[in-house]
Amino acid sequence: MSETRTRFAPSPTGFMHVGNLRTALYAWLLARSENGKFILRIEDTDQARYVENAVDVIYATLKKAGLDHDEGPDKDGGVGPYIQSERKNLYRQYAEQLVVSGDAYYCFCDKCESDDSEESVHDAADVCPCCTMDPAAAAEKVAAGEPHVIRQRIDRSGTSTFTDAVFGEITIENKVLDDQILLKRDNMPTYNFANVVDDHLMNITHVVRGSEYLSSTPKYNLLYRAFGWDIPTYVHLPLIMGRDADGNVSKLSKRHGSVSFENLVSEGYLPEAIVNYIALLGWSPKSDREIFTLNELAEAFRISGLNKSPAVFDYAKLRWMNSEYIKAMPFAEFAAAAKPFAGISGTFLEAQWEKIAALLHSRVEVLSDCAGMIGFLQAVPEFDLTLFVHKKSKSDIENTRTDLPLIREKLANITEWNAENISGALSAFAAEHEVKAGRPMWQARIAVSGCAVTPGGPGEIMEILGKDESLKRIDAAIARW
RNA sequence: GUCUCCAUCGUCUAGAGGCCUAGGACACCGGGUUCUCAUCCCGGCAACAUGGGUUCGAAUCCCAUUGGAGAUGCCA
Repeated sequence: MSETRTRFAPSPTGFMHVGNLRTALYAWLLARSENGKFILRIEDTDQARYVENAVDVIYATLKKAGLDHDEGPDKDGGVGPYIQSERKNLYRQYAEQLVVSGDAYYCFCDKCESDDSEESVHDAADVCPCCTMDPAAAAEKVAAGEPHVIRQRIDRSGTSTFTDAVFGEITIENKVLDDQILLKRDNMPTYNFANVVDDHLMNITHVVRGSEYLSSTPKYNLLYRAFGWDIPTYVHLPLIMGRDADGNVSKLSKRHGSVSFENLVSEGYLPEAIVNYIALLGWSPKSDREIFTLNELAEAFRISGLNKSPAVFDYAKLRWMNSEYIKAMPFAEFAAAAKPFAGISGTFLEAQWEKIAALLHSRVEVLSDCAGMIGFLQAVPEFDLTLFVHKKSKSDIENTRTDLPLIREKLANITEWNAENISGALSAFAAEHEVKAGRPMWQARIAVSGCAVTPGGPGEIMEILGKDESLKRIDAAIARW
């Protein structure tokens, strides 16, 4: 029984799509759940899409997500290099081996000849004319330096069947297969070819990838067979979808919202919450449990829990899960994580951050909510006097006009300015005037905040604002009558 | 167009012939607690796409239809 080896093979495009991250996660979980190895391989065969520092983004993302790899460009396991562009010569060598065996051929056609309709592609007549070229003549052209690609020669008769660990047995007719390009004009391999070669050379036992590769899998198998290699276990994953404006769904992409790990994190989603959420998109622990640490996921992970149908990415549920993680954070940790999102650095509020954070902790779902919730602390927004009207606490514009100066008086007499005493003063006012405590509470809170909804009540808010500022705000409100 | 795959509440899902008057979670709607809001607690709404089979019995098996998605790149 050989050791389970899975790999994550991202392209360095500069950002990590959550669908991609989920693929990495499942590959990692599979390896960890079976005490195997998780390998990182960089697929940079498309030179046109090369992005500076993109590999760093990959490292950073995996690290933040907690997906540690056992082998990779920075961790040699003996089957490297782990960056495809550094393996360039290897692919040529293997491709030429297939040319010799007759399983591939040189093609000298111009790039992109059939740009017309989509229908001719699988026509039997659509085979490349180069496939019948005399091998010796073709080799001569290659030797002469003529631009060319190497194509896989596919026998279009019969059917191909393979088994996927998630989708089961799949059979297709070979006539729908095309002579795909293995080696590009620039001497780089295509994804389709490099994958087969590398997965074999790196002893990958389980190929975990999105189901968009399901229909090209037979072509990979033909390649494995031509080389005489064992076919790995395929684990195709259901796609992650986004909701389109027209109500339909399609592969999750930028138009659906933030889809990269970095964006989500910068918006205030916690890496742990993102990982937890995407783990449940297409996989189920078969129980009612939803909150898992990474290690708990690895423990619970089974291929049999993988789903076949596409899953729609639901930002609302991610939000909820993020809020669960935030609430579960130790307070000090939350305060530290939320501070950059509060927008108070350099203001008088910075010194009050601990108190502010305490109010925010149970109310923030995504860290970026912070700034909006406490904006009123910096400056009272323009507000209409009708805000003083509140049925439940029996507050209205008229009684506020008479109450506010008296409330101010009461507050001004407080010697030790803290939430408890402020609330106490307001309650005392209510008792003296035989009204519900809610009335002065509402009146005072609106006067100092200008907001119908605030995190925390008048006592907490005024404590943070300080006595001077609080009284100043009440004076400003009084002046409006 | 062709090929492949998929199909349980709006969303993520449990369910692998009787345990299902279909369970959980998010969202939504009520109620309670609370100095507004949030937290917390309680409750509610809401689904087996359709039609045929198979079977004593089907959400679960088979077929068809419909719907959706993916593939069909010298992208990955």
